[in-house]
Amino acid sequence: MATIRELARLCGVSPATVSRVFNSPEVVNPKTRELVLRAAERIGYLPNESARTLATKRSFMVGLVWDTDHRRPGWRHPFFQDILIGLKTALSGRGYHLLMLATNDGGRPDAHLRAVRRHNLDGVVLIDNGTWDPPLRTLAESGVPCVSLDRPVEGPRTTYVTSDNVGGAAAAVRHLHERGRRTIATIAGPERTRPGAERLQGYRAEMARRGLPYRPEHVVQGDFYLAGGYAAMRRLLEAEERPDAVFAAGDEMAIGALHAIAEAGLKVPQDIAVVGFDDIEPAALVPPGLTTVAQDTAGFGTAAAEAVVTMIDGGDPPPPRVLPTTLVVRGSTGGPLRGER
Amino acid sequence: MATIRELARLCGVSPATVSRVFNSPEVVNPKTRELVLRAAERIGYLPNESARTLATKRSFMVGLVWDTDHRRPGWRHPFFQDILIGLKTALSGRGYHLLMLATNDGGRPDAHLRAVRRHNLDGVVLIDNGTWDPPLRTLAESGVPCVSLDRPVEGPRTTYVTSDNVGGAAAAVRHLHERGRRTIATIAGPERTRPGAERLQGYRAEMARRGLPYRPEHVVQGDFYLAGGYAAMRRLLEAEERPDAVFAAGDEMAIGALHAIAEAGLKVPQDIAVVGFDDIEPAALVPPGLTTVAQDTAGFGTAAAEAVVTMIDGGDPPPPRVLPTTLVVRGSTGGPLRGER
DNA sequence: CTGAAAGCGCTTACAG
DNA sequence: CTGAAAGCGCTTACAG
Repeated sequence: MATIRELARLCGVSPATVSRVFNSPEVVNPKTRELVLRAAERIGYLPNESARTLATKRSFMVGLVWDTDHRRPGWRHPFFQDILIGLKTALSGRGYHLLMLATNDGGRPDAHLRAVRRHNLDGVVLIDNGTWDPPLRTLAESGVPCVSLDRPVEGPRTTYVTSDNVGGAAAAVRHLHERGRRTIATIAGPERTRPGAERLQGYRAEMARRGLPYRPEHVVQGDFYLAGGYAAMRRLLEAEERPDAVFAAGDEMAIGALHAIAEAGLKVPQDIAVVGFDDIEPAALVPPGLTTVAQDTAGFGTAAAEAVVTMIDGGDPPPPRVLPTTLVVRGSTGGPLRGER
Repeated sequence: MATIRELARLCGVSPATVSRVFNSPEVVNPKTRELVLRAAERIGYLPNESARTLATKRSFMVGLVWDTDHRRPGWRHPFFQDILIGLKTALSGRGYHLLMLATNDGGRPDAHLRAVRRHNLDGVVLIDNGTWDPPLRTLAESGVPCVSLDRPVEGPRTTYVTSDNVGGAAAAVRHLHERGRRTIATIAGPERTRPGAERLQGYRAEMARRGLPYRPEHVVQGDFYLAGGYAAMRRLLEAEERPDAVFAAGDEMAIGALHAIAEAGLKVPQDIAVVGFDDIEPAALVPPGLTTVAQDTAGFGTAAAEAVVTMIDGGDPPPPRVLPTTLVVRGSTGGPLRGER
């Protein structure tokens, strides 16, 4: 591994000049610059990032805090993989790498912050893990640039990106209503989760807007999982007035509902139309195809990268970013009409 | 941010001693050690990893090469997320962080290796992306500890971990045969992919072992995706002798087959039993539940971490690790019998 | 068991 | 436009 000193000697210049060739090329004589660049290529010179970080206090690395601890080993964000692709791509386009933070610093309340400091991380992206424990809070309040996904954060240099849950839920209700459904029930997510609360809010708002009556017996709580959706649907089927449509605040719950409906000998969409939320992979694979509200998964990563880099570059925290959702119409509401997606 | 020098002065010892407290504690006087540790905690001293890496040439970081380039933005390993969890957990248990490598170093053939050198990465994990391009080859041949997932590698300090595809496919055939099926077709994956070839091999071996005739018309090529499975199943349904069972080398293909079967007015499992491979999320969600061969997803990550750390520690490359698979019986083959999983 | 010293490979005012 | 020098914060033979 050649060093800057060897490269400098080879070119008959000082290490300082070589350094400038890589860091502020515009300041060095074009001829010298070319000379150095060519020699660097020839001997395979590569700047040592540790030395650079030590000297500059910048690592060009962004930390990713994605909590999968012992208590919740199976926890998964519905489209973690897409977010990660978007994040990685956008970040590397801006010259940053992504460091996955291990979260086992003895369970200390400042675990994440310690990792950030040790490695001189320039910023951090947090993927919502449903809780908001001290390590996250400590990090957010530390002044390290910090962008959170799917949940608000408070701190001097923080912001977040989320989906338009309210609008997405409203679009689901609108779609059902436009397809002629009049008794639209909902299987809600847990109210303490932000998406759960917001999607319920969107449902209620749109129902009201369209003059559809709000019936408490048509609002059932689920847990975002299959079994919860199934159980909730069974309760809906026992309601005094059977709904002719259901908006489930998550695809797994929607698929659970599909099972309950089939079990009751009813047909989707003829007897009951169903709309989910998230557009997870199974949505397209489950018969008759689940109409659902898709989030802009890659956009999450890109938006997060943009926001964190803005703050790293000294900019003010950008306002929270709310990404638009898209209704994907499939068989569970009768399939796309001409011209529809 | 306190430095080792300040901490040393505070304790009335030399920086060398403080360094030893953190790096070879057994060599320093217990009293001094305690003193330093306590003071470190009090002033919040954190060793600077860049400085440490610069001095030692070890970063305690492992690179993750997971290619999602422009040509294949949507490419996904079936259980990327599980692998990542296992990898991260196992690695951080051993004191390593995971650096996601950006792969845009101008498309150079040594792109990955350059990143490894710049960052002094101690080792690398490669997730198979279906191709084996120069950047991967260059890396594997460089002498950097390197473990690959789901595909063999050649290089001085390399090894790989994979699933028992042959055994898993054989188990699928055995299961179908034991459930009374006699005409067992297969929807194979592309032969050029390793899992594709191995699963086909397992199918043929087990068919032969059980004295079941090999019929070319019952071996149809798929592409691991839904549409391919659907098309393949349609061809199987037109075969002279209609199969009473199908082993699909991937779950998406199996689900595609389910659709084709339903469309033909046939019942699963009554008319045709179906087994898939991978146990992706939809397998459990698609009616009537897809029997499938599950891989040890978390084990992948753990095994990879073990292997790479072994090599980092100077050990010889461990032999390739072949992880056992598990048959998960669901409705598409009649569901579990008593005592079965 | 401990310290002084040199070194890891870069960057960046400062001076010219 | 360029160089000499100091400094970033650690580690590690070497000597005691």
